[in-house]
Amino acid sequence: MQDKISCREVERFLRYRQFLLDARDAGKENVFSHELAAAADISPEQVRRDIMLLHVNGRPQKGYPIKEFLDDIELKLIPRKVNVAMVGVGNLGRAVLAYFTKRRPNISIVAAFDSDPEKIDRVISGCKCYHIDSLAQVAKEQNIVLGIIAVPASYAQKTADLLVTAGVKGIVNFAPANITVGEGVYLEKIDITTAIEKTAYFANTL
Amino acid sequence: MQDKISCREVERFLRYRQFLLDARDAGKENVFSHELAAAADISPEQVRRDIMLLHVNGRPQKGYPIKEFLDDIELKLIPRKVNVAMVGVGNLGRAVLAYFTKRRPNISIVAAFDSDPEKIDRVISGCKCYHIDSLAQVAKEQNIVLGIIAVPASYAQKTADLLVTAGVKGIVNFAPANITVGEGVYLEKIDITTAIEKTAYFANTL
DNA sequence: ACAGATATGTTATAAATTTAACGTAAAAAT
DNA sequence: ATTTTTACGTTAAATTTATAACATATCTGT
Repeated sequence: MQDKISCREVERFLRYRQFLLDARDAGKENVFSHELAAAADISPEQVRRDIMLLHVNGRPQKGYPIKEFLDDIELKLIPRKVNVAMVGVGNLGRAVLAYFTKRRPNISIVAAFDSDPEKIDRVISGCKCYHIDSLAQVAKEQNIVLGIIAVPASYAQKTADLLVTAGVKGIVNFAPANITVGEGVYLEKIDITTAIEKTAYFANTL
Repeated sequence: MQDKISCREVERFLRYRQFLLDARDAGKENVFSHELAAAADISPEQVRRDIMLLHVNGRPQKGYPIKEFLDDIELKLIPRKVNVAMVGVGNLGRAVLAYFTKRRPNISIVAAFDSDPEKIDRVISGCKCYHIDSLAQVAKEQNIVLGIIAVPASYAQKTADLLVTAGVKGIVNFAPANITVGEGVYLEKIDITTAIEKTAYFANTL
């Protein structure tokens, strides 16, 4: 068991996990490497090699026990309790709030922030909306460690700075802008424009 | 010049392009590899190696000419005219419509689709909304080649099937569901849940 | 015109990642 | 019980991807 898990591997494990959760909820008890492979769109060999990083072991003609598998992934890469702030309560912010709420027991979006007075103190998808100026205070009170940026591009960097100042350790940026954060803060970009352009390219060449 | 460009490379070039467009609009004429590197969060060497795939050539102490650089990228991996369908006009669909409109001259979301009668025939961000049942027809009329799925998870696969039937060559899926498409259709997943979980993991270990 | 500085273009090296191959163990069938 | 099948677990090979090193060309300043 190596100690560092690469970005790729983490992503794959999280995908496996989603599939395993669905399979468990559907009443299945075991899963084959080729099933996971199909779901994650990779080869069965890759799946088995990934699984070597865990303790779970499967059996020929039965596959891997889903319950143990999930426990192993959880132990290895699911943090205990993560409180998240959503900054920006426009369409995108509301969309993410709506479908992330209650999706994971360990990760909760506990507060939303906006500058529009109309939105302050409203509750959206079970999440109270505060004024952006109170971010630092609320973040401290609620022990917020992650921030999601869903503001217009022109405010993205400013928002990131606020979040870093408020002490978050990770940021997910949906805004179509290149933001930078200092060392010690992990930044994940969701680049919708690039995703669409990439699709346009490959749809064209494929 | 190799003939196949990997997924990674395409992504980087599109990121470079965004930076170059911004730089050009800011009045700059040349750009250094280390500037691109900082923007894309990679090494300058990587940038220079990527540029070897193009015809543009830079000069010491001046960098690369932005105009030529952009022309080269465009020639190599920007399709002429791409018409896109947005399926699902909830918060997420509206958010993407709002900020993708007019963002790229070559890619246009020309039609939106939903099943809610309230939305039919309305125009949202300059994009007319049709009933989902008329997808195939409208797709043919408007020569739609790409589809964006922004419907609830439970309808995602059905929507993908409709799009494939309607003849699209690429799909961007925002729904939190694992969908499959046949050969000949490129599928790009935007997995928001995984992105947040990944951030939670790395924020924790970092 | 010449020296020095700077950043490119390319080649070589290293690291990471993926693919493949294959022996083995468990279950099922005869 | 023995054979056959299936799919795991691991090791090895190949490919891809990223890093580093360095020679070369261009610009700047004297």
